[in-house]
Amino acid sequence: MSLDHILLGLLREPASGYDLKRLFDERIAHFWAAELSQIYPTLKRLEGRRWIRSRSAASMRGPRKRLYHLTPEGRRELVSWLSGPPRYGDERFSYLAQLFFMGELGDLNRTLRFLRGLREHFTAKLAALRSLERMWGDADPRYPDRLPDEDLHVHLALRKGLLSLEAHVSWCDESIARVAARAPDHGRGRRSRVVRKSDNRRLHE
Amino acid sequence: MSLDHILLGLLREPASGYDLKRLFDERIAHFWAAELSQIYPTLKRLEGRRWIRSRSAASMRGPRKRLYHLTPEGRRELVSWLSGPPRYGDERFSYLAQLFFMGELGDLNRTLRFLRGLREHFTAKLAALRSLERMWGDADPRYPDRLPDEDLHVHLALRKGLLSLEAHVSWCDESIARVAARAPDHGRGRRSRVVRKSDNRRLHE
DNA sequence: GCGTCCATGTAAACGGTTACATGATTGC
DNA sequence: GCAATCATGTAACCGTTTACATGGACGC
Repeated sequence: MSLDHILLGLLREPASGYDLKRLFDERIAHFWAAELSQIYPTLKRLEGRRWIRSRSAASMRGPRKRLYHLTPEGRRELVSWLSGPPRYGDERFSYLAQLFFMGELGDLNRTLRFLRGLREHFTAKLAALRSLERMWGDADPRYPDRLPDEDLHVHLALRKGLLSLEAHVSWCDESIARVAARAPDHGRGRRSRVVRKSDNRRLHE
Repeated sequence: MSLDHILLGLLREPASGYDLKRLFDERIAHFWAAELSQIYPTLKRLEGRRWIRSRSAASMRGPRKRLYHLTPEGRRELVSWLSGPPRYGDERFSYLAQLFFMGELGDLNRTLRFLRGLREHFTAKLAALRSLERMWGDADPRYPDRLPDEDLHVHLALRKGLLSLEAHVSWCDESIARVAARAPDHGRGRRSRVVRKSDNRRLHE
């Protein structure tokens, strides 16, 4: 149950459910996501286990909030999770499943559009991550080589996101080139279309 | 619902639930996984929707099996899924969450062991994918440049797995080097030993 | 006064995992 | 005869998503 432990990790500094959601979106989005509707009940469960405790507190803006903070038991639980072996969940990529079967359509131009869509998506995520890195770098003159050990770990996790996304984009480029070389109109514009014999091979009806 | 559509895609050739499980493990494992206990009820549901139909058939080895095959409606559904936009599910990586908070432990040697564990895991998966690629290449003299368009798509999906895993391993190497440079014993065994840079550079197993 | 953000939740459904159960056939 | 593999399922649970619901505080 990673969400539990991520919340414990984040709660080294007291925070409300709403705060935690913001932390997820700002700092953690590249390897985990959580909705408020999941965060709130989870916090209650963690409090039931005595891993966190809460108190009411004023907000700077808006109504009062419920501030959660870690207990010693919670800290012990966090450490035990961190000390354990790496947890791999099996990765599922719907878009690869689509690509895998896309030969069915018998339309390379469609594949090309699909791949360009992927590339756009990945470059956008990459840009977001890079700007996150830049913000961090600007705020801390020690970034990245002289960061304290603790922040080094955060940096490594971020690097994983960057390298992964760069690889995603490279793969898109490689794939687009490969498909474009075969596509009748080299994947450009909708004009200059040559009739191929493979036109018969389509599956739809 | 990707599993539904993956099953439709695989059922271009008639197959039983058990057959489909083997296909998942053999050809699809790098972007999707499914258990038999999920496959069987899903097949029933798909049959309820008239996207597939089944008949009983003899097996080469073992008891009789229930062979499923695609209906025209199922084929239409498959095509509509393939024609739609790429489906991104948000990716979650527990091991990155662990790394992110691992500064808590204040023990770089532990981080180092963790990263080496990751590297081992990824190289093993990479080796498996490479052997899958090799098997494919050996079986088809057209591989990879003169593959028919349909198989090209399968190849592209496989390439994504390869490039991704290579990036994962590179990231591990980079991270290990960075942490080892700070760790009290250079991250080598119990005796302190100097790290040569050539130690990191092997990616190929 | 109205919209936006702050803040906290509940309920139903969904997709997937784990554990359990059963039995046929084949090869040794 | 026994183990391994082939084959098909059910039940309980878990983590997550989607939709719904409510209301306070602040800025314009």
